[in-house]
Amino acid sequence: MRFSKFGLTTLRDTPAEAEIISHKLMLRAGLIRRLAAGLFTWMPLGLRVLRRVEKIVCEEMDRAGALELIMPAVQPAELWKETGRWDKYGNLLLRMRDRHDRDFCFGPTHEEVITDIARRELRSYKQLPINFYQVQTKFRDEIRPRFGVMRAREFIMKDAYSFDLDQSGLEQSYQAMHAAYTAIFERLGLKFRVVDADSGEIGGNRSQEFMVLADSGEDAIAWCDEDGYASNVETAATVPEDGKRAAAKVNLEKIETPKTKTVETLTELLEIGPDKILKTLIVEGKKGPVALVIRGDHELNAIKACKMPNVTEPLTMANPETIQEIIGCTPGYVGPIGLDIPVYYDHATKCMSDFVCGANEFEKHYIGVNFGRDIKTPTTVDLRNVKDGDPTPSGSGTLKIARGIEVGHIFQLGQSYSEAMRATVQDKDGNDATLFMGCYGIGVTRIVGAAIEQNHDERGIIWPESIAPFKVVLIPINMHQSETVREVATTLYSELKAAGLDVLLDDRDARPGVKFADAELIGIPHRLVISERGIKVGQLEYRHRRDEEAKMIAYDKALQIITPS
RNA sequence: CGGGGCGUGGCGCAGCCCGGUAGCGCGCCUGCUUUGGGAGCAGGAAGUCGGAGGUUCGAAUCCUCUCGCCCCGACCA
Repeated sequence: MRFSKFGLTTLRDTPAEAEIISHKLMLRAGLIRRLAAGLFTWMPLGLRVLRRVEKIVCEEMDRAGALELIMPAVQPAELWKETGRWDKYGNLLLRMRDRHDRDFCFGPTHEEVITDIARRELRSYKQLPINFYQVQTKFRDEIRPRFGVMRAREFIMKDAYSFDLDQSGLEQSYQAMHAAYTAIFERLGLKFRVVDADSGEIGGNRSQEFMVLADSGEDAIAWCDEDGYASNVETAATVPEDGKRAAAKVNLEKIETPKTKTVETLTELLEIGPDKILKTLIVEGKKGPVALVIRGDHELNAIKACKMPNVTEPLTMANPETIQEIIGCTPGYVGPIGLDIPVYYDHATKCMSDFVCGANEFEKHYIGVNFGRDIKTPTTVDLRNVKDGDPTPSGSGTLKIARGIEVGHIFQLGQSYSEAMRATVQDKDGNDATLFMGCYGIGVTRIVGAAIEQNHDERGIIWPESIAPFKVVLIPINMHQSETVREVATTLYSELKAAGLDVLLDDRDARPGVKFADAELIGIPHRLVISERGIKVGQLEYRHRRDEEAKMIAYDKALQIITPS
């Protein structure tokens, strides 16, 4: 491709709309342009990357025996009503009506459609196992689209659905997808981890996420190299403390604590650590508010909290008016002593002694609180997020915390959809057997953003070779003045193309600095500079995007340095 | 949805408080010079000041409403 024919405009200034680095670079490098919130056009340069990602994904899916198809993006409401998700999915579902006033939605996912296909097409266990996949545009009306293509409303997803006769078949299909996904992310050249995950909205049993490691990631993951444990922090279990509680040393006392409604201000006022404070959070419950009690230095885990009986899903903090009404104080001064609502204690509170908690009175706290003496010794549950240094569930290792971008998610759905939609086949004995389903997603567009988050420097993008829009960029110096440079550059361009490489020839009548800056911004892995002074000695200048320095190479070495054997 | 902020040539911004000729940098077009790290000079094109209504002799500026976008909190590929 000749740069002058490629219609690429790069931006020197970052548009104000972008926050994270990948979004900024994608706009500046001309990969995408925004149309509306969460809607993007993939420009020619960006599309090249997207296609490379898709190709790798499809190749590995095919290799794993999955069958590609394409389902409609628009789906009738009836299917969604069959599974109950027409109501459950909420505002994330973009609904629409056709001219006959029939309800439809723009598909955010395709379990219903594929299950409909399965119940029509699959009749015998002999057709199993089978796995269908598609690469398709989805729409989820996100509450807050942000970070460019990382959380767009319209996005491209590869979704696959497996059907098996029984659980053990499902497990095999699931493992096959696990292996395929691992191969995909390795080929993409990304640093990633597979973690245990919450199955969330889609439902089902086992589920794992493929996380690209990046500081800007929206998810926190906990892992341990010693015992191989890895989980999304959302689902990482804490280990109940077995340590003994220290004996009470001081008496219970109610003290004035003006303007200390946070753990932080309380630690300053009392000059104690946050681990000596009991934090009591009031959330909405099915039969009135519920109290969740954790240590002051810990964070509540919403998913775990929702699993408590009575607690409403999604987790909603009680509003201050409710707290005032039920407890008689404002948030920040709530404590478990004398509290007349259901209370759940986190495991870590069990070993606390001589601690501080709210007194259920405005600007008052108790100090010197002890279980057994001042409050009943609680039974404890898992309520908090794990943190760096916590023991792993096996007890043999220590957790580390990192941030990740969820680019893939695999689920064992089991029979929930097939039961709701009566998707069965006949088994060996001629009986109807409800299918076991798995579903497997990859955020194709998101991968492009994630790859940039993980591979960039102050000058721009540094594409992994496997997804770079061009393998090599040719920069002729003063091509428009020098006949020699022009000839060498065009010849080299033809030769590299003939060798099957994707090559970008920067034939613009621009100063070298402009060309260098653009080549670095758009992140082409290999750069060759053609100049008069190099030609005189039969050499080219070569530099990899990751190299510090350029080096001179013989003209005929160009091809082999770019495609190492 | 709640809270905060922003809408002024393609991009980044100033001007608004205190109403009176719409401005700067980058980019774009033409010409000349220049040519190994985002060139110089000269000339030029391009803006319903997000939209509607109002106040006023006069509104980018003040008031009301509205739309859009971004950021912070509960979802997910």
